[in-house]
Amino acid sequence: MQYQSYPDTLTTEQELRQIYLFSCLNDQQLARIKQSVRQIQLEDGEYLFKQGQRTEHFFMLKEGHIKLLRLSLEGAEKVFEVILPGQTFAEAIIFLPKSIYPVSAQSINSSVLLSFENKIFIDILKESSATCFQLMSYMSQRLRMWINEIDNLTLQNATHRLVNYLLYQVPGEHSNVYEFNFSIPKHVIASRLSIKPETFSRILHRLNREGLITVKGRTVHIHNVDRLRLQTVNTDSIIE
Amino acid sequence: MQYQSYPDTLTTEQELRQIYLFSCLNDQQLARIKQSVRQIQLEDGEYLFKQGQRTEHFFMLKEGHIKLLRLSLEGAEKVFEVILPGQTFAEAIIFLPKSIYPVSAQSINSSVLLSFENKIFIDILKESSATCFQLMSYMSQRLRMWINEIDNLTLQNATHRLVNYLLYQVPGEHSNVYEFNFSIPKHVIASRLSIKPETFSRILHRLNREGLITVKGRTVHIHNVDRLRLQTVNTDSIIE
DNA sequence: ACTTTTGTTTGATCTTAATCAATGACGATT
DNA sequence: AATCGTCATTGATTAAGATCAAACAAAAGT
Repeated sequence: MQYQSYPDTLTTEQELRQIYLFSCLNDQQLARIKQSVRQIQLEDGEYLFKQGQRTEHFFMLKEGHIKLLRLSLEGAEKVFEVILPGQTFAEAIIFLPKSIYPVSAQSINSSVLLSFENKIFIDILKESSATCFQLMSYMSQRLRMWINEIDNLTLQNATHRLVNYLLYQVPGEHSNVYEFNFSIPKHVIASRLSIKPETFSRILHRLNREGLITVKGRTVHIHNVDRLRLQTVNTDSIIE
Repeated sequence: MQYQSYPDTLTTEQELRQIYLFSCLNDQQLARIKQSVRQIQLEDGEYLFKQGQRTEHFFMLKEGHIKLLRLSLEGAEKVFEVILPGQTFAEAIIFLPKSIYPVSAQSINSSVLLSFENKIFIDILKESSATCFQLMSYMSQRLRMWINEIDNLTLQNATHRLVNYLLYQVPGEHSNVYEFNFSIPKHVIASRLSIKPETFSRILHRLNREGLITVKGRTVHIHNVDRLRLQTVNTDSIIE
């Protein structure tokens, strides 16, 4: 893990301002954040933190990918989430005094992050009701996300989860063909979806055979987004 | 669903003060809450709200049990959580404007609840940084809870989940024998643990055969808590 | 270019828990 | 006490996905 002091340029301010959680801060508050910022470089496979460690920082990913995971006693790995560039993470679990990270964070490829001190951010939260509300609404969304996640795991089967994942990659406007690349290895996506790599591969194969998609390496070509959508359920917003 | 106006007695204030989220409010703020409180009576099986409905209230359960659930398209029911007396619920999802309940809430047995208006509580949150922090720390805990839930679903098997549930019923100090009653039907617990009733029954039977527990009706007798603990993993606080 | 490592696919087999079906137990109602 | 409905248990069978094993492909190191 390579720490770098953070260059004091105009771009700095702009970069911090773009972060959702900091968008309501005044100049003085932002200056305090800025002063505690450190930039971190991670190699492929390197850990940022491990489950059970004290939480003293939260992070914003600038480049690369971070997977949040847990290991079972038998050594099985479950990926809970894959962080993409632009996202902040580990900021929602800082409220229990002496709290610990509930998951480990490991770099996929090499990554660049900014790290922020919890203590300083909490002090600012005490002054900024607007920022409290931003954080609360963010936490709200995440609570909802986990509920959908459990829905997927318990009421949906492996194919549904995988199709859901594929559809999640498609921007809203497309309804016909769409092509994208997996930005991370397939076995990581598989673990994220709680599917074994072998099963993951077989499901893709079957969707191919059914004429819904074509997969070549990391490239996925969806022949008809709407038809693929028929394979799943919109898990949110069901009345009755 | 039977609405009742809320009696204006001294007990009222005390009852509201005991609610964790209201413990930091001043008299004037509590009075505003009090004015919007309604008491609700639910029959066995009656719904308090359904998934997809607009969230305008949150609740505190006084008596009975409430299950939070989702239905799959095929009609399968998944219980996400069982609310016990004293708990507040549906308060963490009110921050998205025009937000909707992510689950349905149905009464087990008959229940008595207090309902509070989101709008009024949000106004108070804007004034009370302390209450914001209470809510945020509450949401933090719940986020962690869902992560543990997914750990249980993906890294643990049905027996582990059931043993975890049994151990969760045991207050900390006991390490030898302990006896308790299931307060809700077994099939609800089964769904809560994502296990079919048949499998649930078979696992209890097996634990019995292994000399770990004795089950008679709703009564569970654990012969040796520590020995039962060996069957599982403490999912939280694992470093390395 | 060749070797090694890592990741992916394919086939055969196994395991866990679900499903299907029937019976039994219990509580509530009459 | 008899009946009904709900809930729980038990047995037989099935199915989804995991595991094991091997081949294959692609990337990385030498």
